[in-house]
Amino acid sequence: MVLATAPSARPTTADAASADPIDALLQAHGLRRTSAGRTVLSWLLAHPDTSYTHAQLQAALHTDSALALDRVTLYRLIDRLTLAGLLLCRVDASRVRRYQAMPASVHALPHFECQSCHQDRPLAGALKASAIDLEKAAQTALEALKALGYQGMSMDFAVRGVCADCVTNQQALPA
Amino acid sequence: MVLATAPSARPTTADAASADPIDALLQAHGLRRTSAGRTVLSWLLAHPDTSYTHAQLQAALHTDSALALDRVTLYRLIDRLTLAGLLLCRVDASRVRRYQAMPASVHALPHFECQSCHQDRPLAGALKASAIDLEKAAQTALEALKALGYQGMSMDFAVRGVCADCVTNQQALPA
DNA sequence: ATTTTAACGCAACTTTGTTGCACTAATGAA
DNA sequence: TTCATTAGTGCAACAAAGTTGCGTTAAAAT
Repeated sequence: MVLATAPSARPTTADAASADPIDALLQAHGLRRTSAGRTVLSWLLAHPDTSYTHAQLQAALHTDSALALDRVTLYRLIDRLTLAGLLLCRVDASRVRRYQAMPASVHALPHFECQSCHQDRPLAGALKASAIDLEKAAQTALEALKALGYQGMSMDFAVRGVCADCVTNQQALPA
Repeated sequence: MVLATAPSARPTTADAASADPIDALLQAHGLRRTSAGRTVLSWLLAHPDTSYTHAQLQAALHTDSALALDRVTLYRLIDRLTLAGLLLCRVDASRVRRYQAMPASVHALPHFECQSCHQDRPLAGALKASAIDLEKAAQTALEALKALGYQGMSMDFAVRGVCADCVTNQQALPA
């Protein structure tokens, strides 16, 4: 789980930063190469395609990297990384923010959010087919936005409603 | 702005509820026909295709309908209406819930959420075209879900990233 | 080596939403 | 109509997620 961050020689000169890809990323986006920044970014890059709550991230960093970051510091660090386009942030069905390393290839990943139990499940099976068409169509939109100067783009397709389970549990009432 | 809710005779018998469409809706979904419920539902139905924060809704009801609802009561009322499939809820880019009357026709309404300024703008112009394809593709998914017993469905297509304005403001730093 | 300023940590605060409990009023039955 | 039942209301206290201010530490620039 722990990503080795080349703990050997830590260069102080600016140009030598390109030795470590993490440092290079931070520097390229105008961020300082602090141990907190390095650890958070490398940890998220080591766990791609999964998004983490602020609290989850704080706990994971503490366990995996023995990094006990202050709550506020982590909030601000995450903000900086997100603003720089290094992280992707989305708000889940329970209205908490989830962060992940910005994926290289952007895809829509359709999911269903239940308005009752607030579960968030990926659309599977027969729905995958329409998802592919959907993504294809959306790529056009993305290209247009990039041309306008937008950065760090990601797509998200959500279907909201009440899932079958909740419907049956609810409709037991007006019997 | 104020929707007249037929303040004349308020029937106490169950069958007479169908006189008022609002009352009929409430009753059909197993909810009691209280003044709060009537006012909130009719107000939201009178303002379709727009979503309101809890706070906005509370303020609007107070101003327009002279209804001073308790904060908690409104939360619970909204929950009930949403669970019944009468309201649609989505979490906006600033992680606050927004409610609106459940639209009759379900469409995707693509929008862009900026991760920096948290503005949420509809995708317009050339992007409308891809939106149409997108919606077409997604209808298949919706039908499948309905067949599985899902209720009160709505689609949402979001593109996230940093908008052109925020990109330029941000990139002024590492000058 | 020294200065500058981004980044960090602590404490206090705000916003958004929830839980418990007593009370009121809509509903259905007598 | 009257009465019992229970959904719905209101108040108070609580909780989670996030923000602001400010003094301190440590990268980066000089």
